[in-house]
Amino acid sequence: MSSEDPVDALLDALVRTTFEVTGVLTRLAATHDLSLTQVRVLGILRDRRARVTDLAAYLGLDKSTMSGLIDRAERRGLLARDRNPHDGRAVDVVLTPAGHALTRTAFLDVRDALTPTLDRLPGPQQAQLLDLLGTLLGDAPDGSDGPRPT
Amino acid sequence: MSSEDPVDALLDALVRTTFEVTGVLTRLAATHDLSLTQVRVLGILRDRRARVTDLAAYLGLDKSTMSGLIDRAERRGLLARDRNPHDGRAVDVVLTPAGHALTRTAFLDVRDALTPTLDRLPGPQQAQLLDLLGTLLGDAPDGSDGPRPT
DNA sequence: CGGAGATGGTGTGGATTACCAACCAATCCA
DNA sequence: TGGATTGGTTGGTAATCCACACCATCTCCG
Repeated sequence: MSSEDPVDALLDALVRTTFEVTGVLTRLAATHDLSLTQVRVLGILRDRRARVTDLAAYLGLDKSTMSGLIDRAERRGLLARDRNPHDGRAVDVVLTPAGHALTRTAFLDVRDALTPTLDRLPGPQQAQLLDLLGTLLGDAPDGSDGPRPT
Repeated sequence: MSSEDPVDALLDALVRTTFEVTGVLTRLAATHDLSLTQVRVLGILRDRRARVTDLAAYLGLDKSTMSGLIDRAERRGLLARDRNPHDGRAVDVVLTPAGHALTRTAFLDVRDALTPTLDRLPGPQQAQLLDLLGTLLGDAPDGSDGPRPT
């Protein structure tokens, strides 16, 4: 515990931070009756339309899972299916106005929820952290999770 | 996008890192036919026994959810229920030898999977990151997630 | 062309995860 | 002792997720 490999210590801190943030996001999402995955879908669609398969790829989910996820969100009026003009097979998914509204407030909530924690760091260290995380995400060789998976 | 509030940029990086790490962990867990939650349970039990309610509290889950989770893991021979010597109501959960073995290899996998990414940072910056994350986790006011929720 | 194969989505079935509410059993305390 | 609290389990329901089978639409090559 006290005499720990520094790599392990960093690993532990990273994983712990991950769980911490995930917990915050999950609780926040639940506030709006959303799952974390649904929030991610909304986040992706915030500023673009996307096809079902692309969404599934971004999130690392099966197509059929995406289909169901979209079904439920569509039933709630948060997003809509639209025919892709270039490919008759493809289905574009877009946010409805209600979806946009919910997405906006949800993201403000995230900001409000995490800012106090981030403010535990003085400004210069925030910049430092941003820089370090940027490097980690940089051109992460394994993931290629697609653009802005938030 | 390019002209983004610095706070938002950090928020984005933090959330993205979270999803990235979660993705890695989830895929790794799936390798061993485990869910991320199950891995977390194993991680908690790595070096101690714990009662059902405590586990649920650590993970932010309902007692009944924990009960089912334990059921399935027990059926797989990964852990066992044991009577708590001090409280007749309580049920202690402990890893079986098989559970310990699986936990060990799973954690080596995590190490192997994340180390290359961490090595994108030179040593001193790793120390810096550890320090920054430590501050964030520090005495995080909102969560109080319990000891070593990994 | 035209048909074989690839690609995009949907639907079904089953396991897991998760919640809530209801319920026993053991403990606490007044 | 007896009521309230705490610890776990059970049952019911919904969401999530995968694997598999299936249909529709491309794509490409012969």
